[in-house]
Amino acid sequence: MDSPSCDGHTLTPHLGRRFTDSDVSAEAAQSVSLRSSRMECSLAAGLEELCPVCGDKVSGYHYGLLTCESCKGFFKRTVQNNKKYLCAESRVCSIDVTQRKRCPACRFHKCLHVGMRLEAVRADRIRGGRNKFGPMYKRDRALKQQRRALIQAAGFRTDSGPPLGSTQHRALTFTGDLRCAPILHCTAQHERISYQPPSLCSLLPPDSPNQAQWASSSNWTIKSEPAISSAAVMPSDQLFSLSPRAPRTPQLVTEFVRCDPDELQLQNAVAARLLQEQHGERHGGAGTFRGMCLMADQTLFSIVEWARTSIFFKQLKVNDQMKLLHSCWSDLLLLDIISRQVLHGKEGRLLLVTGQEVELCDVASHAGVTVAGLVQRGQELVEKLLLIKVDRQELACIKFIILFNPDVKQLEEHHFIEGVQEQAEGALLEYTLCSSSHLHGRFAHLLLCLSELRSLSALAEEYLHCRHLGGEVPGNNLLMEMLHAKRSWA
DNA sequence: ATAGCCTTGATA
DNA sequence: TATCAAGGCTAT
Repeated sequence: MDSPSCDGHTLTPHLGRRFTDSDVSAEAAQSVSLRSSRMECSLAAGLEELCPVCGDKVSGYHYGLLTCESCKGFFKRTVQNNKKYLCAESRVCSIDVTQRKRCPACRFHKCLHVGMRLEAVRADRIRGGRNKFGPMYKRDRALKQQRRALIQAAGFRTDSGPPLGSTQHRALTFTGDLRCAPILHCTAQHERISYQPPSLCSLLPPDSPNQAQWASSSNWTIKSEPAISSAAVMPSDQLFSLSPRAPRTPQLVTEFVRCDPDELQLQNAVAARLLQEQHGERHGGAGTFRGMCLMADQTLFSIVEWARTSIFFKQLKVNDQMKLLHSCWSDLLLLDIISRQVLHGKEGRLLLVTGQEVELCDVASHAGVTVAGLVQRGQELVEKLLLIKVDRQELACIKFIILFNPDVKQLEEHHFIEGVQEQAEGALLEYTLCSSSHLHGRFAHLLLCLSELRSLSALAEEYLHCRHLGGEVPGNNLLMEMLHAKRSWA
């Protein structure tokens, strides 16, 4: 694997920047009266599942995963009859329970994207029996069961626990190990700033002798060998923070939040760096496509830096670190933008990583049909998250769930990575059950939003690749490395 | 064409 | 033998 641009770790010592996100596409915060029907659907408990395609009630495992009856039927009809659909819009239609009939093309695309399996539809149409996915379904059930047991073992009740929404806008606490280091490594030559973009490989530190050590400040133990269902196990007395300010917040959630960079410092760093990058260049302003690419590139640096200094990730070998980042960069990039709108954004405006604000109507009017569609769906996602009042704790968990993806191929430390993801999911589930007794199914709603986020980021990536083929994306940067890396081993 | 309900049959 | 994910049927 490995990026072809991996040429050593020479730039590693310089990388002390700490900030996060921004992006290429867009979305915005706009408080709109969302359909309340979905929120009202009485899910019996936080563990109830929603169809990852449309959000309807799940009826069982169908073609590889838990879906509703209608998407099961739709997928079957489409595959059996070899149907070809065409999207009348720009192939980025939003699919939910009320709109799923409107665009079969995008619905089928989403079916595939969330993981429905073509090969589970039988060519011979023979009924009954089981297929090869049986063991997979069983393992999935066992995992869900184990998470339930984990929560019960922690002795927590679903009908208790104060809401934590009040902490939503509290400033992040800085931690000592996030160094504030030189932002730029530019060499001025003949009035022009020449910046040598480091490759991802060089951003990540070389494997260090002590990397096998666990995070020094914590007691987390993720077993790297597969225990029962390879789940990571944490003693139940460590599950919740004892802090009086955040009662019954799982300690791991607190740890995840602590890894997040500070928004203000991030703004300053990215803005300063963009200024340097754009020096001497024309057509690089924030309003241009090229400007957006530069901003996305800078955000990627911050994401790499966040990952590099984060709990669990810093313990991985560089090869696995690179594989994980190559796999999920666009999800993290989009989540960064979405999070910014949800936590800090204003209605009708797009808040950039630099702190600048753009009118959403301006974005829509200047964009092509594809970008406008992406922006629209991004907005809808922001609205959904605002409606359920997602908070920083939950977003921090989601970042780790995205990063520690055990489905990435050829991971050396697969079991460890799987264990971390399970821990992160478990922590999020516990947190949602503790903090939102008023809203059943919050966890499932968050996972549904994650599914939508992944779907959107895949579309944005496709779009970016098209623009790249047209020679419109500035090259020789981290953004391009990511774009190529994923495609080279996908 | 959709989606809720029905029938089937290999596997645990 | 019970389970449950396949495919089938049919009112809308």
